[in-house]
Amino acid sequence: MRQSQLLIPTLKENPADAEVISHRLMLRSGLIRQLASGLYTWLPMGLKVIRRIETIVREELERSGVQEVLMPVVQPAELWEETGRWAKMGPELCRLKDRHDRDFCLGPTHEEVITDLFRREVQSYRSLPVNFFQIQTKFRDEVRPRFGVMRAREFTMKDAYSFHLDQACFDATYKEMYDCYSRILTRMGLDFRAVQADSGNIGGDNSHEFHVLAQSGEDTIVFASDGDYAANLEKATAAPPPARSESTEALQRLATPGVRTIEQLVEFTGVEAHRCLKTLIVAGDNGPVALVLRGNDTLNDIKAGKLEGVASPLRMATDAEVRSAVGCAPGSIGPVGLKLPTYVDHYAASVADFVCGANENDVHLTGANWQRDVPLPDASIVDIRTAQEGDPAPHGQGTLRFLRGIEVGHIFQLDRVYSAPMNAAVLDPDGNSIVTIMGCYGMGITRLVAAIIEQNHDDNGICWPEPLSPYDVHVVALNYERSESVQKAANDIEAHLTAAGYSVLLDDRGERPGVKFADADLIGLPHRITVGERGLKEGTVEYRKRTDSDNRNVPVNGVVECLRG
RNA sequence: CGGGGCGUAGCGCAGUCUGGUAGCGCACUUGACUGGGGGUCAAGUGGUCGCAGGUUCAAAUCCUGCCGUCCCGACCA
Repeated sequence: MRQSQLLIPTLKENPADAEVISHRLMLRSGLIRQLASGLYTWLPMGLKVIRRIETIVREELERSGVQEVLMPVVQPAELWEETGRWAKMGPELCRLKDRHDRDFCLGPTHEEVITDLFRREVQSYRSLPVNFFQIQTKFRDEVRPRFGVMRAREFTMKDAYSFHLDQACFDATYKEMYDCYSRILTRMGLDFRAVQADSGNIGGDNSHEFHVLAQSGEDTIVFASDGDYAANLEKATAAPPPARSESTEALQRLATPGVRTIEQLVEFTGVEAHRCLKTLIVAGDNGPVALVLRGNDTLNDIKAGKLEGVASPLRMATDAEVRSAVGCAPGSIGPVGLKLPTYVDHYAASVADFVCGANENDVHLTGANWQRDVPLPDASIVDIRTAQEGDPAPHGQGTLRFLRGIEVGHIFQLDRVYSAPMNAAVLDPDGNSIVTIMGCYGMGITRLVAAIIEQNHDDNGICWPEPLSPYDVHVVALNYERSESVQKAANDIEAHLTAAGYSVLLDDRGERPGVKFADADLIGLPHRITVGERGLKEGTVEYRKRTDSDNRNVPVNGVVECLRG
């Protein structure tokens, strides 16, 4: 392809609106242009990358026995009403009406549509298991689109859905998909981690996210220093704390005027934060609920939101609610004598002789102890703290370490959440109607483009991994327009490379060499062949890998061999 | 949705405080020179100053409202 004929609008300067490196480079190298917040046009080079990603994804999914379909973007409200999501989904579900005033939405996901397809077309256990995928546009009216295509409102997703008669069958497919995702990301040359994840409001223990490691990642992922434990921070848990030691202090009241925060309490009492317990009041299904944590811990609201009786999503009680429920202001609350349903974090439960609020303004208790001063039923001990770096890892696997990651894939068990209300059932061998178990497997195609760039760039631009590059080879012809020898040599090389199966971008523009080199680095094709009169006199051209810093002279007719070697 | 920025030529910005001819760099067009890491000179093209209303002899500039967009906190591929 002639570069002079391609729309590759490179930018010399960083666009003011782009913050993260991948977003900047995608704009600067002419991969995308923004249309509106969270909406992007993919230019020729960007689309090439998407196509190559899709090819890898397709090949591996088909290898895993998943069959491709394509469902509509626009979906009728009736299906969403069947599962209750028409009412449950907030404004992120973009709703619209057709000319007959019927309700539709832009699909943010396709569980309803695929389940509807399945129940209409599949009736026998003999057809199971079955797994469908599509690569298709999704629309989610995100609260805050950001970082370019990393979190866009309209984006391309590969989503797959499987149907099973029983759990064992599902487990096998889940494992297959886990391996499939690992193969896909490995083929792309990405440094990634599969981590245990929170499964959102779906439930079920089977849930893994696939994260591409990058500083700009929106998620914190936690892994064990000496083992294979890895989880999203939302889900991560530390090893249980050591058993509580014996109480040694007597319970005492302590006037603490003006002390509201743990920091102030530590300052005032001289007791370390991990022995000062904080009590948070959150909204519950039947009135407020108290949550007790160590002073040096922070609440994990995902974990807390799942507790029985606690409102989900989690909401902190207002000052007024706290006053009427506890009788004092936030800052002086404590578990002793508290007349509210109470959950105690397992680390807080392991503390003896602790300091806490006395449920009376400006008063705290010291030397407080579980069981002696306040009951601690086993059922109230839960894990609601956010794991900290350095915590002991579960199963004795060393300590917990943190990394940042970009979530590019998520696989999980849907169980019968959709199949039951929509009655996606088949007949088993005995003629019984069995509601199927479903699995769901997502991968963000357009987000992958950004993630790949986050991991493959340098100060000068993108460094495309070979399997994903928009073109394989960049032939940079210097003085192409005016030098017949350069023109002929460049054209010949392009022809030879093409015949050998390489895709070629030939820079035939009338730009000066400096401009061409700068653009070549920015665009970042993995291989660059520089054709100039200087070398041609010696019968050579120059080869340079994008990630190398030096050129290598190769004979004009030895370019294909050079790339193969 | 709460907090904070920003909207002036395709891109990056100055001008706004203190109202008075709409500017700079890059890009783009033409010509000349140049020709291996974003070159030089010359001449050009391109702007309802986000939108609407108001104040004023006069508004990019002051006032009001709205819109767009980005960043920081609750959702998700």
